[in-house]
Amino acid sequence: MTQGFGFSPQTRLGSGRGRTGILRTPHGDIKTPAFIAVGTKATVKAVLPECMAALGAQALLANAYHLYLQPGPEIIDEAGGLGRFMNWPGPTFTDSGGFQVLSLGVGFKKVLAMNTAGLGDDEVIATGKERLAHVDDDGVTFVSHLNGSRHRFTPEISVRIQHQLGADVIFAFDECTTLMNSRGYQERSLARTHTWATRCLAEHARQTQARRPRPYQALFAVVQGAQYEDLRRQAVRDLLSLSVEGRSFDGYGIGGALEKENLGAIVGWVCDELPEDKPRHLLGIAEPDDFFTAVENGADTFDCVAPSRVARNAALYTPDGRFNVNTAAHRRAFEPIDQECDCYTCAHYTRAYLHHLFKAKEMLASTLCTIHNERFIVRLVDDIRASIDSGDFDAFRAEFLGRYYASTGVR
RNA sequence: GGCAGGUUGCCCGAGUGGCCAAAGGGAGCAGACUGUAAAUCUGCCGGCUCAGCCUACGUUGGUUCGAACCCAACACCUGCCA
Repeated sequence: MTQGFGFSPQTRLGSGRGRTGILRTPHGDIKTPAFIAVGTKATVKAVLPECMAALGAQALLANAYHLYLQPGPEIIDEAGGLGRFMNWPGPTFTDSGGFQVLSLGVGFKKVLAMNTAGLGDDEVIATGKERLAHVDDDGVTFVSHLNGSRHRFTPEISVRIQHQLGADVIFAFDECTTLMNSRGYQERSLARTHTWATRCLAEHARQTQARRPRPYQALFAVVQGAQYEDLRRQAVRDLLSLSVEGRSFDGYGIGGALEKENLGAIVGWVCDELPEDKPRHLLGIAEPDDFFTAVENGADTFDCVAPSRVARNAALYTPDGRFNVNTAAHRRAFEPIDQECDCYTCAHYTRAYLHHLFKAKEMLASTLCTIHNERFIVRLVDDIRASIDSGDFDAFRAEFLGRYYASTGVR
């Protein structure tokens, strides 16, 4: 363990890779498996940090690219770090901006999951005309989506920014590819991501040294390799072989192109190769069935924009599936979103009211619905953790998923 | 009372002889969203026995092979002048 950071596996799930654990950070412990709520620009959109704490969120994840553009990392540094700046006393994570290489680049408004059969060994299939990001071996050039100004991210710059932001867990700068990329491109990209990981580790060591005695920030590498088992496994081995001044990565992120059907296999390959005592964060995943699959295969933490984004668009989770409250069926539904839910919204408001708020375009709709969805997802992962401890994981999964996917949504 | 302009589908609003069941918005209805360029995006949106037909652009009548579009009268509405 390093200066307030560490991971201790607790209960093992059967004889497989899954487990519960405790992730220690300078700003508090995280019981895993855990859902890390996303607050890209240093705020979970529409919700107060106090509410996030009240609904059980253990940690928040923000984004280096977005905060670099606005307000700028030096301001957050001066403010005393991300947590202080946004009034979140608990653990924080920042993503490196690697995902933006994709989302602002070739992946903009594109479906990440696509059939790659028949594709040649060329670079990219997507024809993103007005890409805002261009990758080369040294880094990425961005055009700001805010004002069109040009910026450059390299592994060193991303790590430096993330040190200024001061999150407890930071991620190595990686290239997030899509399933539209050919195998050849995936290989070249992986080599690049690996080189970048090396540079991130070195810069991390420099920053950690230079910024003493600040609280230790943990650096997680990101495992890429798309849907290819050999690439995924090799990626992990390569990352495990890296060390700078005797230090290696504090944890590992699993990212990139994932088809839902491959999720379990991919997480499994990666976790197979990883040591037990390092935490594994699965990036950007939050559908109920995905949690079970990923946890079973060894993932410890998750982050995802889905609960909040979807809530702002009127989609709500219930034990009986997801539905949209803005549909006419809820105009007179004077009942909570979910009778069984213990969230603030369900305790005080009806579907009819939320329906009205959406129709009236009132921003409280976003707030109340985000509270519910975040609570639902946080609790689901909490329940999964509890089921591992009690030995009821399989039963809980069968019960939960059976009910969740039984109906098509509206009940 | 005079002069001028206007009346289009639930609402606003383009269209000025055939390519018009009629652009665009909005509303309505439904759907999507997985490391947030997302309070965003997509589809539907007159009716029917639906590759066709019917009903529709203030009302009535006319011109024309053919009219939301041209002409006449009428009815409302809006500006300006008295």
